[in-house]
Amino acid sequence: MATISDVAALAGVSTATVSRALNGKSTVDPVLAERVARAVEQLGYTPNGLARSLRRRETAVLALIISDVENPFFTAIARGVEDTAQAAGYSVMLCNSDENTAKERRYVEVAAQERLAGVIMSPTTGDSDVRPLLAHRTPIVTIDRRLGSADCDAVLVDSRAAAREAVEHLAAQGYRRIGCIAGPPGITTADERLDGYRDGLRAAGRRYAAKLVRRCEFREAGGREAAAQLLAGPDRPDALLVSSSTMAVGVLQAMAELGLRSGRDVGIVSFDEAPWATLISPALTVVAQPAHAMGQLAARLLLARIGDRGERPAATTTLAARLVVRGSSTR
Amino acid sequence: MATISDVAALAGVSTATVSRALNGKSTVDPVLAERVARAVEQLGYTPNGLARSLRRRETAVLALIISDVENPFFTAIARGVEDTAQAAGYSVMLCNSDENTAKERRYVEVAAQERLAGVIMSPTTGDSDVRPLLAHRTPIVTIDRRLGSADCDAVLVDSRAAAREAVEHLAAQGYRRIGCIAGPPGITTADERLDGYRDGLRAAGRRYAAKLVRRCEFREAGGREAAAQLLAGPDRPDALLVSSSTMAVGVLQAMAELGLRSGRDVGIVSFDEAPWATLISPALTVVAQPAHAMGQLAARLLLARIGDRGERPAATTTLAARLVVRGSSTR
DNA sequence: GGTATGCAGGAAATCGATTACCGGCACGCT
DNA sequence: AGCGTGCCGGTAATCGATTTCCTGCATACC
Repeated sequence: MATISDVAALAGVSTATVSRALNGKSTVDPVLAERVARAVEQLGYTPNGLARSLRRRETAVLALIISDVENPFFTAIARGVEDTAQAAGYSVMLCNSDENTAKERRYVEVAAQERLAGVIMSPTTGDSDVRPLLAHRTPIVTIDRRLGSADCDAVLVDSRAAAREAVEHLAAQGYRRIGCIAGPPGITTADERLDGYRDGLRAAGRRYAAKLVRRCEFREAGGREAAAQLLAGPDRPDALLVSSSTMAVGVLQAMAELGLRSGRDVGIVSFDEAPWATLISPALTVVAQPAHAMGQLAARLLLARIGDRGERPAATTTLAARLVVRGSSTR
Repeated sequence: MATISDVAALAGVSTATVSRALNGKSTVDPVLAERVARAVEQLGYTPNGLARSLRRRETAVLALIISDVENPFFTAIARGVEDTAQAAGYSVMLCNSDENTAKERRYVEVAAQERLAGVIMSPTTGDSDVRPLLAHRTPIVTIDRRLGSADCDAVLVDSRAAAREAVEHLAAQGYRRIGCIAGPPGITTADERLDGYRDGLRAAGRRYAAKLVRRCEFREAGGREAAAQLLAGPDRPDALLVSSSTMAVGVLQAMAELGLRSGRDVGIVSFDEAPWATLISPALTVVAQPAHAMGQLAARLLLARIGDRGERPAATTTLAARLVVRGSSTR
């Protein structure tokens, strides 16, 4: 492979001049610049990004650490991040932590080692270990979930209020035994949605009953099992608040197997908008989160931090979710 | 940040010894190794991956260039790639080309500049420009689509045969005017599925009619518009082969608006399995592609190429798709 | 004409690791 | 005892760029 020295030799100038010509930092005699350009062309020279980053002590790559690349909510975030990062000349390394603390930890280490410019993450637990990043003063923005172990910018959704609103809606529709399928303990959104669920019950004058609640992974299989258990029992819930669209798929499958129809038999509200929400019958009522906007915002915040190296205090931005009422939550 | 020299100084040894101790390449006196370990611990030292990669002339990062992170087919691929890459100690840089030649080109350049270990891509066009990668002898594996402009490993699905089978199935079910919603010209899978559609018509003794075919982007909006056009006309198709699940969402929306029921009014077969396929009524007949396995295989092939630097000739692996018949294609 | 000023471009240091090479020491063999 | 062998670890070269520092030349001003 051609190096900058090869280019310099062919153009009959020093490497310093080649570098200056290519980066346009300082003025270079047009004649020399032209010779350099020709040499670059002729050799098919591509600058070595590693050498550049090493010297400059900076890279143009961000990491995005999420827990499930197959979850549309996270891919919408990824899309938002990628869009704004790309527009600013940054690339994105997408890391799938799989809700696994060890994998997450490994990615945090990689991000630190590769001296990535910044990290956007939705932490697996509130106290995920990000010390390697802190040691390098790598900016971090958390998205969707909080991080208790470090003080950094966060882009969140007011899950608690949204869950409460959803439950109040179900109660207003006349559902009496409202259950909840929540995510695993320790994940901040899972806990907050459960809190919101209780808020909603209280506001509607209903009593909280542990047997109407199940906690499981944010996955189809988890939702399916949880719903099967809840709906098979003798005094089954007549409505469910489901914490993600991936779970909702499982819940709806379980209902189909039991011959239960959403809306009429069991009112359903699920977090996350989904493309298929209006294709099923009745259509699915959802708590729509602004995932794409969250990704864009997180990326903008991160880029700002990368830019100003400054000591602005960490800020938390909380966006509102929107309850979209459809047939699955009305009788 | 602590560097290897700091560690060396604190441990009272040379940087060479620190490097050897950390990489275990050659034997180091256990006493010194212990001192090094302690110094590393004390300083919170993280090796600089850039410096290492520069010197070793290799990185442990792969690029995955796909056209739509929000398309479940591609995320399933991404998942497969990530799983096997991660198991082999590699990280994955996910690049969203958005079916945009310029963005794709930019990512190819970044991959070349950053000296990534290898690239897995589903090219936007058959003649996407990958010269920067070839110049560095960076291994490439294409996935889902072929690349005409370079000779490299490919992991494909026999789209043509699958499309043919789908059309024959529709014909066997008694559908008479079978239409097709195909992807944009130039994308190899789009063209192949259209070819397979014609094969199927021929095998079933039907005549090909251009007015039963629409080509559009692999997106919801494209499918919706195409379906609206096809189904609004006077002699509308009574069945459709749809080239992706993202398009299918749009198609089904258009049908709902027109008051058409799938199966009874219009037989539908769509490419790509989807979690919601069985939630709608009637359930959606699909051509299931082994996306996750494709990703795993592509990653394995790429890692093998990275390993043996050798000149094995490029190989194309073609996997079969599976027609999963459900209610949307039976009367 | 002499000195100050500015600017372009080259030589060499630098980023932070890995590794080729070499010196020194211990051990074994004759 | 003398010499060869092997191992351990230090010195310094190296990866390929950027950037500092400095030299030399041209222009300007007194």
